[in-house]
Amino acid sequence: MRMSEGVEWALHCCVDLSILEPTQTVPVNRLATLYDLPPAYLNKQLQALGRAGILRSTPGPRGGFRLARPLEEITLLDVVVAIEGTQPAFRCTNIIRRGPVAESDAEYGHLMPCAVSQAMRVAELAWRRHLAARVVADVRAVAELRAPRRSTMVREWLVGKGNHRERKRRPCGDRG
Amino acid sequence: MRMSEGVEWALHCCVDLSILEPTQTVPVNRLATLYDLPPAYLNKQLQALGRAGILRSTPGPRGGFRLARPLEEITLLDVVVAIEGTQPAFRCTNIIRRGPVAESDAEYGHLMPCAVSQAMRVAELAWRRHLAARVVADVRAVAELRAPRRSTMVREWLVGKGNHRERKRRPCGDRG
DNA sequence: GCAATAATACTCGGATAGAGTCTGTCCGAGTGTCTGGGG
DNA sequence: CCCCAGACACTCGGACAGACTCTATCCGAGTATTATTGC
Repeated sequence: MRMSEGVEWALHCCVDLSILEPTQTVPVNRLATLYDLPPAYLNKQLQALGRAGILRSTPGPRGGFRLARPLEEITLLDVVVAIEGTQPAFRCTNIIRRGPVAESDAEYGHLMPCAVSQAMRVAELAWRRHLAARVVADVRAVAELRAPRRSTMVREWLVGKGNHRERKRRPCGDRG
Repeated sequence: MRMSEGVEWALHCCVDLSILEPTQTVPVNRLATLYDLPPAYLNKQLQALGRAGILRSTPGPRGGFRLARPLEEITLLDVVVAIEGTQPAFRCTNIIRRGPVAESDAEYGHLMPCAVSQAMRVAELAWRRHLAARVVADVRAVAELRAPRRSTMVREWLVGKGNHRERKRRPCGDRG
């Protein structure tokens, strides 16, 4: 059982986007460079976050991704569900309903899960409950306690490296 | 993220083996028939349980699998770990240590997990804690409350259908 | 009738293919920006 | 100088291959049973 790598990527990206102004967008290429990730694949993950209403994207030049709502309103579960989907890890295939001593529907209804399924689901629910109780802002707070200077460095790197075009903007006095 | 189907199979098989006498063995073929499962693949799963010390196997005729210890001493986590392995679902790939603003080792040591990894691991630990708090005997208790007659039916089916050979044993009076 | 022996059939156990999902990549649709020309 | 039109470059978005894990299967090693043979 392995969680998609995209969850880690998505969480870090959300934290970094929260450092900037709420209206500022960052193209996926910049985020990919920040973490040395394959840009197209990271784009795929951020698309999923967009579909889930966590990020909002704008096409065209000066476009990119930005948070759709404050970091305090994004739970870890929101991100996990956006990347992994809603299906639970443990999926009962109802083997108890098969074979020579199959549980008949008369004993109890179709929709009632078996004891095994119920126990596994309770444990998984505890996991999801923990994920839902933590917002990404908490993660950012811990991260800033760890490395206070990182926020500034990331912000400056994200906005500083030519987010507004410098292509044709020659240095002052170079205009001839 | 998807948990192996073998976990469901293994849990049901443990419950069923606990119905019989502790010394009685059941071949995998019988258990596979009981749930209409591929026998060789179920065998693979039960092998994993054997390696984990949950089941004990005996080869040869009259052989098969039996519980290695009472059902009260087998936690759900034991079974999950036996099938799925010990690695966590969320695996930090340390992307924060990469790229232009990578966290330097000087900030904090190599072994210290990042805030994202820590948060995810705490949630997963809660899940494992719940799994470790429930033993398979609890699951069996719930199952028997649900379908009280099933235990008897399963026991009779497991031991009754020629567990001792009837191949050459003709009916009484047929010998002459 | 009894014991020893060889054959037998049954069991697990690990090594070997196939399917599905996760990972990674590519190109196209859409949009804001920049350049050039005209009024 | 200001306005407009066209071309451009940049962005996301979904469609397309490759890698890895899960699923499923097969055959071999080992053992208790069973039939046979000799005493």
